[in-house]
Amino acid sequence: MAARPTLRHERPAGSALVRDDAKAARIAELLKAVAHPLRVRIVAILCLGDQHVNALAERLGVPQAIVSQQLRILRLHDLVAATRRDGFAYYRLAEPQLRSLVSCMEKCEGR
Amino acid sequence: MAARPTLRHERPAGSALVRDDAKAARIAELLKAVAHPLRVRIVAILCLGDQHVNALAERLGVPQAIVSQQLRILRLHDLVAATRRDGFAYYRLAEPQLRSLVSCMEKCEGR
DNA sequence: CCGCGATATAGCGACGTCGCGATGCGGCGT
DNA sequence: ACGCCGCATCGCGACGTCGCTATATCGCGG
Repeated sequence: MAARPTLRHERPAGSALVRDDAKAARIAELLKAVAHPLRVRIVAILCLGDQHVNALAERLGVPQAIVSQQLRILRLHDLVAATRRDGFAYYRLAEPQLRSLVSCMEKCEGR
Repeated sequence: MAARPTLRHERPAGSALVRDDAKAARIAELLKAVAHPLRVRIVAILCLGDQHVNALAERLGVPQAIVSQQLRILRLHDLVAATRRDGFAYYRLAEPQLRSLVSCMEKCEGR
């Protein structure tokens, strides 16, 4: 039963989110954690591969402390995780759902 | 052509969000506007069809004032719009991208 | 042992959203 | 004319995040 390849129609089926308020809460938390311009970009970058803090800060053009703070928020929600190596803190995505979300956002075209 | 069924691979292609901070900001705003358990559910419901305030309040099991306030927030971000008819205020989705977001969230399985 | 690069955190004031209760307001039926 | 219904808004205190600066931590080479 696995693979029904996502029928074009895709009955909204509707109500997973409607009835299950627990799921809605989880989703909302996920969204809230990413809902910040910097965090969106950070997640998008990490989507392409691990990076250490300074690299992120430089690439984003913002001071290191800011990046670190946003990373903390992402960390608190278990969306990213850090690994120390060579004196650098390499961050990586820890929540697979983020990838689908990002790819959804990438497409979602900006008018 | 329509249907390239979303190749499993789906190169994130990457950098639309990474370089374009304006787009990141727009996305972030969109996410922030929905990032609340109640608003997630409201949007999910409206995705299935228009509804008036009381119907939403009852279906969600929360007082009307709360629903109205959340609707106001969604309205301020132009995510929903209201139409008065028969003395009721029927709300509908005003931002097409919400549909993709919702269907993304619906699938996005809850662990 | 000391300094330095790489990160993390504390403190600040400002702001927006949260839930809630109460109140404002417009339209319709009697 | 009046009151009720459907909806919106206000005011409250509480809380979290915002950007920013300054400081704390940690590991390593000299």
